[in-house]
Amino acid sequence: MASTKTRPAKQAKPLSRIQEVNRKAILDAALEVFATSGFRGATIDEIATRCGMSKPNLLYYFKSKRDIYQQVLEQTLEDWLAPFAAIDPNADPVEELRRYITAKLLMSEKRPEASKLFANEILHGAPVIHGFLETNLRQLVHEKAGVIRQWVSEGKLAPIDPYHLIFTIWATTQHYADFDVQIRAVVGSQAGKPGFYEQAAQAVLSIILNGIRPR
Amino acid sequence: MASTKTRPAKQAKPLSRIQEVNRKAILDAALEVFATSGFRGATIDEIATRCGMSKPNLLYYFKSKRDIYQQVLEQTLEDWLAPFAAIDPNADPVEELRRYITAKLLMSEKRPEASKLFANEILHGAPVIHGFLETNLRQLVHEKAGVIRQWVSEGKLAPIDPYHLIFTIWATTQHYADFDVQIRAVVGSQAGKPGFYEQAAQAVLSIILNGIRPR
DNA sequence: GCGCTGCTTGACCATTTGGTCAAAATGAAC
DNA sequence: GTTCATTTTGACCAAATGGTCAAGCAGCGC
Repeated sequence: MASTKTRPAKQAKPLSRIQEVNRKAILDAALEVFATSGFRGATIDEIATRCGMSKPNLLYYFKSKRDIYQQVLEQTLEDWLAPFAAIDPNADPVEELRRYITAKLLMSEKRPEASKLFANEILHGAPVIHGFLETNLRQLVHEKAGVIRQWVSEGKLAPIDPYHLIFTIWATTQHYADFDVQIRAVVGSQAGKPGFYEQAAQAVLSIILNGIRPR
Repeated sequence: MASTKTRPAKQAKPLSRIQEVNRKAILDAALEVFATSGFRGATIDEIATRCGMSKPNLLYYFKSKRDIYQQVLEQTLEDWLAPFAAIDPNADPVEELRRYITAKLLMSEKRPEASKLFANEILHGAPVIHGFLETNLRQLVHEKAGVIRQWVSEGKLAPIDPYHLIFTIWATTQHYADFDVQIRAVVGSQAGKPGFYEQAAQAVLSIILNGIRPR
């Protein structure tokens, strides 16, 4: 994970109470704004308004717009990848993937901003987290691909390329957050109703799990 | 499809040869720029430079940045949905969906800008094509969902919610265009190699088709 | 060449917006 | 209440950028 604590060449003071509160308020507001407007579309003013502060005050806590953006990304990244990192090689493959897909769909429902934030970042070439993708994420995916490959070789899954399976899961689950506007436009009011995500989960699980069950 | 021809209250002149050439050059350049930078991130200057024109000249052909954007979207939309619209109710379901998925993956490989353009538009709330989504696209999806539902009721596909199947196909195939940077970062140099998309197609087809085959 | 229409652009304007700064307000320690 | 560090902000700056306009240029019919 990118280092939030070890700031180079700057003894980080203990972070006063008010600093902690304000920084968090800013980052929360920034997540919303960056997710809906993208980096270029977002303005410091809007983030400031959103958390009841003045623009110069934001820049008292963060040295630039980019700095805010980067910290929001880094802060969210860990949560976002947690369920993926938690995939357990020793669990039952189909059940474990069911758990993972369900968890991701739940995150798409509950925290679509996080998904949109990353989607936007990557869509525009991942200028900020490119390094992370090439190192940490790459390593993590490599590891989990090994787990899946192992499952396949043990006959617990149908023969499938592990990387593309992972991409397929990411794509389908995040789609419900990133493209929610389109989904809502297409299916209408049902998209907001309580059972909609359960229905989505059922369908996605049905397709993917039956698609990779050993046969 | 949004009307490009029937401009209200303005007799469209025949469009001189040079106009036709220049408009096309602008729209081509604009597609690239909007796809990589998004609407807010794109600048008229960059589009102008990209097609060797001056900024005021662009605004001679299009009345505003927004106008260019809208026309690029509308122009690309038709091509983008063509393979979906072409889904044939009378063909063999599995083969027809194989064809459709393959076609979409090919488009993601050959014209990722188009995919990114839409992804960006929708991610930001579809301000321009929202109306289209709610009418034309909705109608089209409704129609094709009927086809799939029919296939299911005939026992030619496993019981599956047609809407979520469509979303799953869209998500997985477009993912390879929209998130290509991430994919490249994760799998490394292989992503560029010739066989990569064939490999992706094989995996995606394997998962989805086996996931919906009648059982 | 003349004149006309359509194409092109340098110079310019107004707005937005990231970022600075000095001064004011606040709060904590004593 | 005095003092000092921390926090807050109004006013301001500079750069970027969408858009305008009047003047120039090019092609073409005559």
